[in-house]
Amino acid sequence: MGQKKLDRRVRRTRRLLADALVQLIKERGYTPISIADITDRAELNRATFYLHYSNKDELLIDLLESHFDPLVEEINQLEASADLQPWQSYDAERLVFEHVAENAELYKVLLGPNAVGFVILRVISYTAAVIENEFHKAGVAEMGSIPIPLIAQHVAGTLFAQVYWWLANDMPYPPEYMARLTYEMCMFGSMPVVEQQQSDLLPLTMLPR
Amino acid sequence: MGQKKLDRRVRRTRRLLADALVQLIKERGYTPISIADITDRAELNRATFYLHYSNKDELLIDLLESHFDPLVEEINQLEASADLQPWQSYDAERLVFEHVAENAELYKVLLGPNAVGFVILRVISYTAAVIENEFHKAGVAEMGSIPIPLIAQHVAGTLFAQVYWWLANDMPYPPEYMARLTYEMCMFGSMPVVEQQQSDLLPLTMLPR
DNA sequence: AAGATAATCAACACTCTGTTGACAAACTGC
DNA sequence: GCAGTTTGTCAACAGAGTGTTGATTATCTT
Repeated sequence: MGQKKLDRRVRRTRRLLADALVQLIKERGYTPISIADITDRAELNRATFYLHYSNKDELLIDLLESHFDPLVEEINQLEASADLQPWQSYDAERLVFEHVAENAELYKVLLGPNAVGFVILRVISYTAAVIENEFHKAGVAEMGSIPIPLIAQHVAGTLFAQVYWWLANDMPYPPEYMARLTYEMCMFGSMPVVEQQQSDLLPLTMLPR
Repeated sequence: MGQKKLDRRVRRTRRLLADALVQLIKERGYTPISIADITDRAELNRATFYLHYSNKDELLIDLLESHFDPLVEEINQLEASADLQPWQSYDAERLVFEHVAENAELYKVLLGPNAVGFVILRVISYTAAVIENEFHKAGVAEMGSIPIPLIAQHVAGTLFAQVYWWLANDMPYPPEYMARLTYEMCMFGSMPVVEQQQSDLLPLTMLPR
């Protein structure tokens, strides 16, 4: 994806900047951090920052990609080795929740009450794009009359909201449970899953009152 | 909720500030706006701003509440007059999408690519709270083994994602269609809706594409 | 009309930004 | 291992935005 052979000094500097940013985000959240804060913590000169990024956001995006890319890679590998279609298991969801749990401290701040708008939207769009790609790889071009982007958006939105809730409530359930619930809600909706097994749907009158 | 009789000058000032902020948001988005920009546009002194709000965000929150409160009121009235349970129709969703359409210019900026984090989260949390309240009013304390907050979060997340997608893609479908699709995805999931009909609603194939 | 409250105005110290130019350090290819 | 390139350091700069002050004027409420 990116060019490989970066100067050793460049890699060092960017790593220091990224590490410093992560530390500071965990300490005080993203918004109040200044460039000087980052370079102070990284023990670099402030001017150095501008040789690599033109603002805080660019650094953060770099940071996020370095977190997401391996996760997506992991998901792709796992699904390539399974003989089920992606939507026939909740393995991907499980990997996501496990990944979130591992980086809980960071995501809690980035997606929490003082979240940065573009991070949230990037996460949702990124997720939706991954899902659309799954459909594409599986050769599903259309799905009834519902546009695939809408379905992808639906799943991505639900996943985000569940992750957000999970983090905001100090992860009261294990990742596995959250993954299964999220999967079932996306696939079968919130109502049917309550009363019976997924495959045949309840008539509306049987819904809880 | 709030004290009533505010000084006429105070009401005037706050209205001018809010109007100025809306204008500016539509013109350049929220983040790059400075306090001075707002007071310039409102033809007020910068110091006056600080007599009412301690920062931009407070003003924006005030603004958002003045948009949401009437919408929720409208939803409550409509549901009080219906003899169905809230989740047996998609009237609420329809009102939401219609409201979004009416204020599209504003929401497109506030929820779009340069969105502000706390706005998104506030919208989702606000929605989830309204939904939880619906369950509460209907006397539903529990729902199988799925915690109600999770269901509320699921619906709120989906709704947000759909609204976001709709705005980002220049509202390619009518509000009514989006409302029904969102409703059905939430209730029955994305898979079942493809293969079979849910109730006696129109088959999806008859909807505009 | 009198007293209270709000808004104006100029000025303040402060922080952060983005950029500059001269210099030192580290890396690369030969 | 040396020469030339690239990267990092340092101090300094102008500019923008913030939040607050105190004295003054305008407007409301009763």
